[in-house]
Order: sequence, then C-alpha cells, then structure tokens
Amino acid sequence: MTLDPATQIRRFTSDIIDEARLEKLLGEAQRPLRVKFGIDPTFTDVHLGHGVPMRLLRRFQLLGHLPVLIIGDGTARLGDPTGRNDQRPPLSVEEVAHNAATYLEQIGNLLDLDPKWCEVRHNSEWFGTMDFFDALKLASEGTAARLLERDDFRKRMDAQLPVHMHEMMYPLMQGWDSVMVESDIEIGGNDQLFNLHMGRQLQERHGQAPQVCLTTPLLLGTDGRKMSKSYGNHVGLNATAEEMYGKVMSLSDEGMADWFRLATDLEEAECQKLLAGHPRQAKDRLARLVTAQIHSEEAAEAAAQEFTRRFRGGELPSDIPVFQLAEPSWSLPNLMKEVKLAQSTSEARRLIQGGGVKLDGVALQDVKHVIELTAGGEGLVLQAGKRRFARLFLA
RNA sequence: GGGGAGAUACCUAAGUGGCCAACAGGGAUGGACUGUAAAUCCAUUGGCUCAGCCUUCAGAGGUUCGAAUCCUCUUCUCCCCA
Repeated sequence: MTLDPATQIRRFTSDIIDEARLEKLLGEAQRPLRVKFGIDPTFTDVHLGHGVPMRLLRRFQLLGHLPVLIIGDGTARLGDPTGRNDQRPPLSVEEVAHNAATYLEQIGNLLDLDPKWCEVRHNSEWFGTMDFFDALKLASEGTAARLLERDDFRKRMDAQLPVHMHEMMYPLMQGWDSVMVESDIEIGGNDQLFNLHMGRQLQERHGQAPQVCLTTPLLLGTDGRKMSKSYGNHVGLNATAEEMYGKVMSLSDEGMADWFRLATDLEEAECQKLLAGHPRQAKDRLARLVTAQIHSEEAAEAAAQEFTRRFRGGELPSDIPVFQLAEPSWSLPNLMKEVKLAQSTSEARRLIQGGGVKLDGVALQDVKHVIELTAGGEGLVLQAGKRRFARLFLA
C-alpha cells in the first residue's frame, strides 16, 4: 500500500468533513491524533462490516496516532435510533459489560488493543455521574427541529411509529463523548454523519477545535443488502476459517469490488486485474485474503481446500458432528430432531418431502421411513440440505 | 384533558360471525440449474402420535351451535384538538 497517509485513509472513507483540517492535522503530526470511535455494546456478533472502521483505525494506529475507543455503556442504555424503524430494548448493566468484552475480543484481530497504542473509555464515566439538571443542560444544546429533520425519525413519524424523547438524546450524548475525550477525529459508519456532526457542534460550544469527521462506506452483505445478522448475510468475526471462506464465496459478484477495497489491503491495480478475470477466481482470492486476516494463511489455505473438496468435488465434509444414540430404531423425523437437523417434526417432514434429506447419499422421501442404527464401522451419515450433516452410531 | 384511528403469522398486509391454520407480496428454507454468484423455475413456510387432531389473529372476560371477525374491560401506538 502506498505511503501517503491521506490516500490510505481515503480508501476507507466516504465522507470527510473538513478535509483541509484533516490534511493539516496529518501534516503537522506534532503529536498523536486522538481518533475516536464509538462502540455500541448492544450486541455480541461483530461482523466484517463493523471491521471496516476498525481497519481505518488501524491505519491511523500504524501512522502513529491513538485510537480512542468509546464503549457506549451509558448510551447503550437507550440505543442509537439511527436507521432503526423501531425502538431498541433497554439492556442491563451485565449484558452491556459482557457485550463490550466480547466485542473487544473479536476486534483484537484487526486492531492492536495494547493500552500503549489504544485508549479505551466507557462513557458511563461521565454520563453515570450526571444528574437530571446536567442532562437538561445537555438537551438544551440541540434543537428538536434539527433532530426531527433526520431521515430515520422522519420516516418513523410518517409511518406513524413512535419516536421517544430519550431517543433524541442519543446524538447529543455521542457528541458529548467527543467533548469529554477531546477527539481530533471521529470515525463512524456513513449513516453516522448526523451524530458525528453533533460532536463538532458541542466541541465548538465548549471551546474545543471541532473534530474532523470521517465516515466509512457500508460493506454490504453477501447478498448485496446491508450486512446484518438478521438477514443472515453477514460474515462474523468469530466465524471459523471454513465458515468465513464459505460465506465470502457466496458473495454476489457485484459486491466483490467493494469487498476488495474495504475488507482487504490488496493494491488497487491488483484488485482491478482480479476483477477483470473469472469471478470465481477473484472470489477465491478474496475469500483467502479475508480469512487469512482474521485467522492465518494456513487456516485460509485449509479452508479453501476443504471448500473445493466439498462443493466442487461433492464430497462429504471432514468434520461431521458425531452422535452416539442409545436407541437402535428411529423414525426419520424424530431422528432428525434428535440430532438437531430439524427443529420440529413438521420441519423435518417438510425437508423430507422436499427431497432435502439424504442417508449415506441416498435421498429419502418417505416421512415414515425407519432407520436402524448399528454400532461399528463408519456409522450412517444423515444430511439435511446442502450443508448440515450428522454421523450416527448406536452407542 | 377531549375526540378519532389502530394492534393479524419473520416483515408488509388481506380478512370484519361459519368456506380461516387464515388471501397476496417480501423474506426464509428445500429442490432443479450453477461458479455455495446472479437470473429463472418448482415446492414448503404454527405444532403433533399428520388422509386426522391440537393451539394461534395485543391481553383478560363475555355473547353465540360457532368469533380474527360482535360486546366489555385492560395494555400499547398513531392522528386531531386543548
């Protein structure tokens, strides 16, 4: 990758507020810049989409600057309304602490969390000691009209959905974080622009230089929609190498260019070359790069081989979960429930009738089929759909 | 505080006394095709001891041979007025 800091940073940004100031800050470099990034500990499944700002933070870290991670244990109590069409459920203190720990653990592969190179703060530090009058004072720093202009609120109002007062406090709280940590730069997803701006506004009102705001582009999910666990199109940072490689391989062709840019460090020219070739080849390279980054070169290579063997060669996976069952004789639906290939008898029946169930490679379409288990040998391999397997033995 | 509207399965959304386990679309799952891409086509999408039965239409009661549909109360939301 090229050495010019601004170019490195631009690869991961869609909006830059006050580009001139960014250049100036980077140019002076008299001191490590404080680069703020807020983490909402409202969930535990961190995915590659969340990894994009991390990778940008890593760039800053490599350039000698200081990432300041804000664990929003105060803000999490209400939840960022950005992009939401409903209200978030409140979280308990324990949940928040657990989520934050899990989050940090997972991003450890992308960012150096050594206290020497990275500052981690909890915003309960300042919100926890605020009394009601302090909160009112903070509330007086923004206007309702400004907040209600926002798309997400606008849409909810139009759809006749509730917008609660406390949700409007969120941007102010995030902005206040910037004041408290005296950030020079704040990074956020590109839907965060409003919240980031609030930081500038509050900083100015409190005698600080307004932070530069950088937003990172959204890394789309494997199906081209916004990456989200609820769509099942995400690649979790805690996924195994195999899962990760496989997930990336299921990425739509259209999404590849963005993925090369946002999820790998591969040089621009090289990316273009790959994208011009066969999509499958390019995707394989992409999947290896992504996997290697979180796991290792070796793990990525192994995952690629296993993938090829399984899906191109049509062979069985090498790590089929083994079940030792006490009963020798099972009706097919019950057996599937027992080994978690189906959640209910009805689901099992659907799978069977749809032709998705195989025993040792042979499709079974009879719902009433009875399976007799045996003790020794290879056992029986039961398969549901393309990727769920169970190897069965009589205990 | 007053008046009006509304709450249906994962989501959107029909249904306004029996033909409703509940139209339609989306999503999801399975199958065909394939590069675990896209597009397309087919099937499925509450549960079960599955040609039958059981539990669902915000919650609790009630009317009726019979209710998601009618009545009462409760909870939540939206709109208008103050």
